[in-house]
Amino acid sequence: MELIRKDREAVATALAKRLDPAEVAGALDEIQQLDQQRRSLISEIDGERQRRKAESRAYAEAKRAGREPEPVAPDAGRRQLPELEAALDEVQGRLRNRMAELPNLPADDVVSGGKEANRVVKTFGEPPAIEKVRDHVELSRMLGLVDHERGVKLGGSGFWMYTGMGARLEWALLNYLIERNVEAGYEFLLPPHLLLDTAGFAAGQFPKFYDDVYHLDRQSAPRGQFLLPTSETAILGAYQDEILETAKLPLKAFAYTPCYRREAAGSHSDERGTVRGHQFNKVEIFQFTLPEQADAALEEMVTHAESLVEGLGLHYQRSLLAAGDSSAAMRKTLDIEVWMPSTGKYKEVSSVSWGGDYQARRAAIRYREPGGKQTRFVHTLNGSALATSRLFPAILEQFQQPDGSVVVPEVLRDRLGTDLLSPR
RNA sequence: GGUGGCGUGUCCGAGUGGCCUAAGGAGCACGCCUCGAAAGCGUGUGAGGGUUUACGCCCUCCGCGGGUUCAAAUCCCGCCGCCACCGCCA
Repeated sequence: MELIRKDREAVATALAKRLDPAEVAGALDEIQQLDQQRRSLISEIDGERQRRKAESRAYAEAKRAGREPEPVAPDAGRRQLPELEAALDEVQGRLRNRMAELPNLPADDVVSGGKEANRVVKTFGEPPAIEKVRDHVELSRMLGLVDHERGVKLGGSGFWMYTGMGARLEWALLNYLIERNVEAGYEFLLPPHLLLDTAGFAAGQFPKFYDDVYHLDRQSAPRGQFLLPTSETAILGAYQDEILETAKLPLKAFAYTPCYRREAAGSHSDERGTVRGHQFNKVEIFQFTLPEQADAALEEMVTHAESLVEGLGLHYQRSLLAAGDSSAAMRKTLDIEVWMPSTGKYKEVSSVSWGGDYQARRAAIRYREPGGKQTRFVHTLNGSALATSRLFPAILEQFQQPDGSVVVPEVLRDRLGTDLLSPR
């Protein structure tokens, strides 16, 4: 808000990377007008309250002195107070809603435009040479790793069940990721999977993505709870309304949870198998930092996430997302995309973002200015490290052999007890 | 889920309608004292918001939300949380 008051131009320009300029101007006008109203109402209310307190005190003193106090007559100003307060509530509510609808400001080096404007900024490894490419769905079937039929039988379309060595591969991947994140200095959290709506709002996922997550009905959850779409929501929500100790920043945490999403069930050829579903496993890293630490933290997180992919020996690329293709809550997003031989495309296994103070404002997560007593909002950064439902098919496809067997990445061999998955 | 007790500042803890503009203590910070430290003494010590060039002034917050009253930490109602016991349960 202060930013809009002080430098409306900059806000408008940055937002125009995401929204239509006319729309931005309209929204900002309305916000500034509401802000004006809010402040004048507050002044009025404060003045009235002050008067009222003085009257009460005079009454008390008179009584103490033994005099019969003059009754305080309800006058016009006094009667107005409840009305003013109601008006203020109304204005503040509207202001909050308008503000909540604004997306975050894209960073300076983020360009406008959609997916087509994304830029590949780094590549690791080479696409493996494979003579006759089998896709991961076929490989999974041959190796008995994923049972889609029974998954659907259990959960409906959009669900699968890992079986046998597939379950062990998935679990081995998760353990590999967990260990590496711990080594990188992140604290391991296992949060609830069911969160209150307030947590969804703080993360900036509500109100916009309200319909993309699973909500419990009011009968069983009167307070409003939903299944988390990513553990980012939980990590952020965990620190809601807190003032973090400045000395402990950057605060690094990670969590493993399944992610539950009501994705439009696309049966595109490049989203088959475990690539897109209503439930998938993801390990999420998160940092709360001082504003000046955020740049370095973003780079550290991307590099760390990449090292996880490299550790598995997978070929990938890093992309800087354009404003239109990145989440509205984020200022800058870098994707790590892994090579899928069957489609000849790269598929996101990690999305690392800098949120600025957008989420921290909503969640009221602050730190104390060193030396000063002023509190300021922290910056938040989050990133997948990593999504196993995407790694899994990439491993199968990139490491497949002519006979349909799959070479197990070295770091997983001990965990799986084998260096080769063979057709049964 | 049931019954009972409890929820006050960074922490402990007093406060049952009006000098509560929240006692007292601990912790922390700064200062004095000291060769240095401890002890002692003094001062300060939360959040959000409004207003102001600034010093400052003002408003709100005693788990949360309503109500009663000229006046609420204090009385009433609802909710949430914690503790204990009971029930149920991996």
